[in-house]
Amino acid sequence: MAIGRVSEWRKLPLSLTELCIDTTLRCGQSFRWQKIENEWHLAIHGRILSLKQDPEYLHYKTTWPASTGAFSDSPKVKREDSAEESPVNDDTEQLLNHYFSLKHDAAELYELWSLSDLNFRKKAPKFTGIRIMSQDAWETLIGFICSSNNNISRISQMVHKLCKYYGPLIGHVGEEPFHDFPGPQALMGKGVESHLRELGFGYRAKYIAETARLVSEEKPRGWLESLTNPENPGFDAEEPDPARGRATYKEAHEQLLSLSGVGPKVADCVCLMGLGWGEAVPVDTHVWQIAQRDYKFGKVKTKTFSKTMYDAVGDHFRKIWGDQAGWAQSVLFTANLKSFSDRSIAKAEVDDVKVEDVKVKIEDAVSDTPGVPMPKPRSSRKRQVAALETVKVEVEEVDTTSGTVRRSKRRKVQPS
DNA sequence: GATGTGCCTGCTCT
DNA sequence: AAGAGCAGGCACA
Repeated sequence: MAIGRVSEWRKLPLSLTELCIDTTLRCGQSFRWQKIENEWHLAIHGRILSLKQDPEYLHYKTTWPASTGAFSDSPKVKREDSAEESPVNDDTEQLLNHYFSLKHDAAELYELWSLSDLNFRKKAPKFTGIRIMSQDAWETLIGFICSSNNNISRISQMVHKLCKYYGPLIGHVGEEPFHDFPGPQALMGKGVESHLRELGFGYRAKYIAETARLVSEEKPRGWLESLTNPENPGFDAEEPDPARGRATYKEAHEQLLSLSGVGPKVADCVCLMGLGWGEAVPVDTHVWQIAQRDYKFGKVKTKTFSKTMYDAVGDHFRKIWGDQAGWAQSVLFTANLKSFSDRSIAKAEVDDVKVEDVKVKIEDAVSDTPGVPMPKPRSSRKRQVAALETVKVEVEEVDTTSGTVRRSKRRKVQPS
């Protein structure tokens, strides 16, 4: 295999508070980044982008493919025919600026959210440097169709299979091949659904094939991209078509629901991470837990997680966090992830206040919510996390009057 | 309109 | 050791 051109390592001054790639690349936004020997790699926009970080700089390197052929899904790769391309033509720095939305000051926003929300103020300090990544809309769409009833590790495996079997090969890192994400056309074929089932996609196989067909054949050309936030255009965006008008967040959300396998949560993931709508707040089971536990949702009226509640939770977060609410949500989401719970525990040890005091309250409040899977603390480790999570409860004054609410026994969902 | 249930798979915990 | 429970939901009745 021929080796493509590799740039030198270059660097951007960027503190770990502004961006922490070890957190951001693992927190369930993108499923394709691979860490190899302390460097992160991703095939994107027809190149392999490599990242590493120290406290002062983000270091980046680009590996271009050896040949210009076979870029069905990346027609915009900028390459000269000459053997050497001057680094001047390399747009990787712009790509990074766009991908991590570096025009925003994370510290400033965290401060803002902390001022308006005590719970955020309590949680966020251990989770600085998280940013929303601006990813390709199509990739985000398919990635999050895969995410239903699923976990990050398995979603990543599935997305890698999509790239391996249907995406263009960009190059290698060591022995590891890197494929870009396949376009809609590539996933539309006749045998795709059954092949994906064989590969372990389950019922999502149908959603992917169907959505690929819809986007590629039913929708007008450029439809998905037209839903992009005009104030936040994509990296390689064409000039917006003035005849089409400027989409709003609500319109984009609604349009996405017409696809197969796309409900409100997936639509919001695509809005937030693929279409640049910072106010989109994807409410999944974790965020619903957070909303109940820390923001007093579902305690009085509706206990089940209906569409109405979905909208109410999003609206509430938009109210307290503003036009980048999805970003703030992502910080709390990450703080709530099991895979990052070690940091929460460290935090609990630091913040040792009255944990025993409130512990009973929170477990009481959390234990009784039908309709949404509510994992009970199973290990002492988990229990520690639960205890930690009570800390901010005293700040938010969780509603402990739930005794007045009828306590039906939680019905277990029994698959026949 | 709201609510309940089935769905693929792989892993953990009992 | 086998089997229930669960994991970043959606479609359909």
